[in-house]
Order: sequence, then C-alpha cells, then structure tokens
Amino acid sequence: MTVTPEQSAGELLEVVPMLMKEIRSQMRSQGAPDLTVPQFRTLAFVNRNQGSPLCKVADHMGLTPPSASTLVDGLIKRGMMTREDQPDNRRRVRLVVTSRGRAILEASRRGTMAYLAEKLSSVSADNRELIVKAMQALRSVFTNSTPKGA
Amino acid sequence: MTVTPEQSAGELLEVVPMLMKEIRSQMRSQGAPDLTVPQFRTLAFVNRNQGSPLCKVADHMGLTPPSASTLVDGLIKRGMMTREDQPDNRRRVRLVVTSRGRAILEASRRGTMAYLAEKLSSVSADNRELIVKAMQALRSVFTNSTPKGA
DNA sequence: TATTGTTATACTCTATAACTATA
DNA sequence: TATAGTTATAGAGTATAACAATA
Repeated sequence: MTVTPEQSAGELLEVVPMLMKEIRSQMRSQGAPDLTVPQFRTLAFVNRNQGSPLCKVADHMGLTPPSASTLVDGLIKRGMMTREDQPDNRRRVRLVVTSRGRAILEASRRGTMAYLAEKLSSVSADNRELIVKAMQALRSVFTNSTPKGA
Repeated sequence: MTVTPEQSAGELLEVVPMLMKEIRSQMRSQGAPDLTVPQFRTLAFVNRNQGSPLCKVADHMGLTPPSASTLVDGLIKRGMMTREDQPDNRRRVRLVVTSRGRAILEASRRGTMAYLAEKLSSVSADNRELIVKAMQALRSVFTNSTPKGA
C-alpha cells in the first residue's frame, strides 16, 4: 500500500479534530481543577521554562503577543502563575509557575493521561507502537509555524 | 519496543494540540473563503446528511444543542446553509447546505488538503503509511463520546 | 412527560489596532 | 527605530440555565 501525501492529509483532517475534541472535553469535564487546552499547554511550557518572557510563550504556542498576554492573565488571576519584572531588561517579563499552578498542572495531566490511557488500553500493543511512531513523524514535520505578530 | 497505553497517551497529548493548531491556522489564513474548524466540520457533516436535524449535528460534533445551534446560525447568516421546518415532525428542523456552502466547503477542503499534503510530502511513504494506520486505529477508539445535554 | 430546539448570559480563545515603555 | 508588552475591541466556540413548542 503506497500512501500519497493527499491520502495521509485526508486522514489527519478527519481524525485530528476528533481527537482534539476528546482531549478538550476530558480536560473540561474532569472533577479535578480544570484547565483549557491552551492553559494547560502554557502552564506546561512555563513550568519547563521558569522565568520565561512572554514572547517565548507566544512563540511556543504559535500565538500573537496579545493573545498570549490574555492567556497568561487568566492563569495569573487564578493563582497559577506570576508575572514579575526582569531587572536587567525592564521591557521583559519573568513568568513563573506557582506551586499551586504546578499542582493543578500535574493533576490535570494525570487526569487526562489516565483517560487517554484507558481508551488506548483497548488498542493492541502493535497499534500503540504505530501511534507513537506516527506522532513522532508528525511532530518533526509540523513544528511551530508561528504567526507574524510575534 | 513495547508501548504502554501511558506512553502513547503522552504522545497524543503533546502532538495532537500542535497538529490542531496547524490545521486551524491554515484554515484561517487561507486566501480562500475561510471557515473555522468547527464550521468546516459542521458543513461537511450536513453536506453528507442533507436534511439533518440539529440534534444529529450536535451529536456528531460532540456539542450541546445550544452550541450546535449557534454554530449553525453562523453558517446560515453567511449563506452556506438553510434551516427549514420538517413537516412531518414540527419539533425538528431540516438543515441543508446551499450550493454556495458546498462551494466554500470544497474550496476550504482543497486548500487545507493542499497545505497538509505539501507538508506530508517531506515524509517518507513508509511513515505516511504509519500515519494512516495510526489514524485509523485512533478513529476506531475515539468515536464520539457526546456531552449529555444532547 | 419527553424531545427538539432556541434565547439569554457568560467565559475563553484569538486576532488586529493602537498604545506605552524600554533599549 | 526596533523590541517587549499591554489595553481596547471584536468575533467565534462553548457551556449552563431558562424557556417554548411539539409529540
């Protein structure tokens, strides 16, 4: 079976939105402290890059700076992150995940992982291997085409 | 390599949001008449199911009826769909994609497919096969867990 | 009473435009 | 002037609550 780029594109276009909806609903519906998917991703990024400036967040998320700023606002308002000045370059901002933020991030990750893993437990190990390899191939192709505002 | 459910879940949780962002940005940025991803999916569903009632749309999309109703409103306002009464069951509604809607749907699909296919042309045929098989496996597992409102 | 759908309201995501402040 | 960030504004997606109409 030789798969053309178009065939694989068609599969992505059908399946990816469905998967995304699963992930989103799960994050919303969990009893645990809920995060939206963009909030989750932002929190995870800043947690891995403590002290990150806003522009790095926007870059990683593929968002314009105002969008990233709003997103961060929401996390700060809910006590998951702080925004400080960076003394050596006062244009920049230092974003830091609080311990509360970290706890919520981990709870959300655990909950979502458990949900997905439960679903994936009904897949054969061979197919799970396929899935992992496919995701890795996709990751390497679709890495971060950012909008220009950034 | 034996892949646990957790490992594959982790990959999905990282890669799927990234892919979704790609698809979304592409649909927005295209010169062609743009559709959001939910609009695209709704239009495609009703196009395949002409005369569909709203509840079927909500069901397919995994949305509550009010959300589906709003989504449909937007498509009607832009002339891509019509909403008529269904004579034999007047609680129900008949949704129909207009020819304009169909044209926009096809243009959007072509544009997005071309974009994804171009990206995927840099992937080996073997990996494209992996991707297709993985998507098929995922599709069979994650088919439609609807919210209850519906 | 149960089903189908809409309206009202609210919150998040995201963008563009316009702005401030720092380098 | 270029960079980093925010505020204002607007439209789309989504949910819940409350409601109307039909079966």
